Amino acid sequence: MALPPPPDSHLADRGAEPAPERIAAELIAVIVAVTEGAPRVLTLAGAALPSGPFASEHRSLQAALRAWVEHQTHHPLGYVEQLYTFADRDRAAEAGERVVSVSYLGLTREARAAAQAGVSWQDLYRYFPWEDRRDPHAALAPVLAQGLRSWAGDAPDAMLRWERGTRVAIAFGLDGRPWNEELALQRYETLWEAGLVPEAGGTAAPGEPMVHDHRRILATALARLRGKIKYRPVVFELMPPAFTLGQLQAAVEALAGRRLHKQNFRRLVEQQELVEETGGVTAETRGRPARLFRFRREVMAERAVSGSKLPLVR
Amino acid sequence: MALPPPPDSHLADRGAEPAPERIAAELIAVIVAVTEGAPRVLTLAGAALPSGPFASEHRSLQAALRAWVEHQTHHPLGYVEQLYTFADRDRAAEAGERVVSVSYLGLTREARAAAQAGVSWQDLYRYFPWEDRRDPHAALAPVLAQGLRSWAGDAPDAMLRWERGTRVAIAFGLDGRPWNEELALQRYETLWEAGLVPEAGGTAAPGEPMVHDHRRILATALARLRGKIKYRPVVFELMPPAFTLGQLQAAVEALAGRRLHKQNFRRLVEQQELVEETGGVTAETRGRPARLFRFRREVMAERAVSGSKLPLVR
DNA sequence: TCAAAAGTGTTATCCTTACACCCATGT
DNA sequence: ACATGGGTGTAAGGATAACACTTTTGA
Repeated sequence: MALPPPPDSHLADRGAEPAPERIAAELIAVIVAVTEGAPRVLTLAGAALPSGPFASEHRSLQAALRAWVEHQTHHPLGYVEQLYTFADRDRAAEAGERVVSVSYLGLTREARAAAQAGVSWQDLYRYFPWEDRRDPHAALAPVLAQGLRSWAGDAPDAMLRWERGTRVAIAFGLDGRPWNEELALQRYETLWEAGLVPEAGGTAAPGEPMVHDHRRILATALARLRGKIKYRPVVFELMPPAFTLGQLQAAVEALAGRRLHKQNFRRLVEQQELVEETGGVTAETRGRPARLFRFRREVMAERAVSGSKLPLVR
Repeated sequence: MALPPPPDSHLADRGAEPAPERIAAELIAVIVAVTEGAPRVLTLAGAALPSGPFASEHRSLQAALRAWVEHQTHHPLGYVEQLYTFADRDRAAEAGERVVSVSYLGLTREARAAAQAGVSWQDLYRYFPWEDRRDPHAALAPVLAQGLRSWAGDAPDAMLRWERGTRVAIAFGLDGRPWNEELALQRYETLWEAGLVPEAGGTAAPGEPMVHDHRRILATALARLRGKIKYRPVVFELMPPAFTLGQLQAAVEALAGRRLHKQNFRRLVEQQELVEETGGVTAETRGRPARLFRFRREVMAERAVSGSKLPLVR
């Protein structure tokens, strides 16, 4: 076992290259909550994601983000996960300035406490109406399907038409294919490429646009969260200390954008021993009062793997 | 559907903050190949991962990485995935200079063609001997288990002892728990915290160290790759155009660090229609000649989800 | 009394795991 | 002949998806 070589040995390949140029670093946060069955996201005036420069007095990127968000929202940030880092040239809007942007996903609960001016929670599906399939009567997809199909059909050659056609079918669950809620990012990117979203000059797609590529980052966060929720107990970061199984299911449904099968959802939660009874019951709204549960923090370590697939209805 | 506000509206919250300071951006690449059943990684003198400054003439981070690696290795980079971005203060070794490092995982095939001086392929398990469990007689874990258990037992209070104990048990598959190959990063981090790796001043853990935190980045890559291989057909990026099912299984085993069940592995590959016969057979080494297969590129689009769990032996 | 939500029991089906076995070739 | 790797059939077990039904409350 040899000792490591001197610290700068990894510079060996830099050869005749100039000294590294300096650029600006920025943090972009997607802060998600679920309030009364609605997925919510923290925005600036409803049109941008909170972002700020990375100041080097912070210990790490994540520490900087935590400090910044908790200052903004006066609420502790439960789960934090890095999403993606980009430095695309076409993002350099401000006078040719090159920026590296590091995006994060954070989960909290919506605080009623006063936030900074301009900071507001918004319904996430305001930006992606087609992603909410909880209401079977929504039937929003057909509208988009029209535009997408004509985009696929307008491709110059047969090969490209086939590629676009299958891509659209897979992403949007057409031609008898199942809807896959995890493909939120692919769907947004396809709509962009098809020129249907306002950011790309289109008008066909519904949904509020955002500044720069913020809606794309939001789609990345949604896709990531929908994937994660299946095999990691992250929903609990969004729940109050005590909750009913119905509320828990509603939260998962809000994020997944689809209905779940009640009994199977409950069995899943039970057999994985994710929750335990508090002993209390709800001050119910309608119907029979429900028992209250709390999350068993002990399982956090255990549930590193384990698959908690979504028991979808129908 | 409102038009987006002017591009700088997201700066609203910056208020009295100073102009963003400039920092250096760096790319770090983990380039993986599998050669004759051995997982390989591209290094500089066996002790560092290839890295270089991010020059802003590139279109994007990924474009910069691709160009740089292909120049180094004279081999196209098949699959590329961003791993993680960090800017930890304690990494700023060089004179207080703050650096943002963006790490990438790339998959290729090992080229015999001459690479740059100092660039060499190394067996990945040289850095993590405990991660290779293909040989059941290896029995390397017990050595580490000793050090880990005493670390857990040395904790000041009972609570911390319990936490460390379960953490060690889960990560290293002790106390009757199953080994989980995806926990490669947790294992390295635990060994670090326990002070068993040379980077943390220890001597108990085997395996070659690397400069800075490069071994940690390598562990991140290994964990990510082991997870991905189960539900995305990325192994094929590491295979030659034609291969036998035995070679394919050997490649997966090399990355997973464990043996797979032959029949079940084959059934899985077949029923997912991942491959098709080329018609040829191998110039075999020993035993019956095997049929050659090629990857069906068509499934790339389809296999966005689909679970191809590893059919583990025993 | 009825709507609405909570909560329970049971069955069919598929996927995973595992066992046991035969085939073709070089040494 | 036998060691070595290629290749196949089939049964047991567990998780998942789906069915139908009872209970408890407020309006």
